[in-house]
Amino acid sequence: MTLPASFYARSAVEVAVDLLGKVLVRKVGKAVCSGKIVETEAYAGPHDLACHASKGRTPRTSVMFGRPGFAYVYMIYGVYYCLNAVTEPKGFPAAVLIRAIEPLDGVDRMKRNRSRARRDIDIASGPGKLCQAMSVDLALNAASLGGRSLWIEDRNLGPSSIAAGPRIGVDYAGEYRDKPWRFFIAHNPHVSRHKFNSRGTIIGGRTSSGS
DNA sequence: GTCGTGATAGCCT
DNA sequence: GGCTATCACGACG
Repeated sequence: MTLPASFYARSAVEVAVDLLGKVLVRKVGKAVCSGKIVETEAYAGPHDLACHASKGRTPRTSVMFGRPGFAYVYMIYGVYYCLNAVTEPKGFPAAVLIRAIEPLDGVDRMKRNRSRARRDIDIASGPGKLCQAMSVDLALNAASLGGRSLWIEDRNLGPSSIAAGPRIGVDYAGEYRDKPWRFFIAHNPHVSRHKFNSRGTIIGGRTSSGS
């Protein structure tokens, strides 16, 4: 049910693709919120100039250098949080940014956490929105993705086709700027509403029985 | 619908 | 001191 650590002990690009369709679950007290992962980005390692770890190991990025299957949470623009899954074996810093989910359980609660969200597709269609909806903050940095308050389940949620495109907001990353390492479920309305959405190309599909 | 901009704080040079 | 893996809002039309 819950994805094992071995699932994450692979390249960030592989994990980013395979996380699409999986279910992110967050438990606060007795309340459970969940959603199908519909958009991810891979940050491939120290050579990837868009990856935070490319600037070396710092207190902030140290989680990425640790074991796979743990959460790397950081604050962005002084306002929002972003949730990542650490990938690759221990010692190789890489991660997958979880950018958007399609809400499944606890929709009312997530909507309350996102008072500005008028429609369901505004609840978690972006990395900052997702963390607001699911009450993810720095307290979850370095937490296991197979833990009691946060985990990712392998569920069969039907067939989908997968698209890839350039990552968002990494214009500074030189030759890595245009790497097509943003992945999303094609035509899913819960993908972040971004002008780059049109720049995706279908790279494959997945059946309901898994990858 | 699209476009431009301000908020805001921790990180790194 | 400059930058940032974002979001919401107001000004358009």
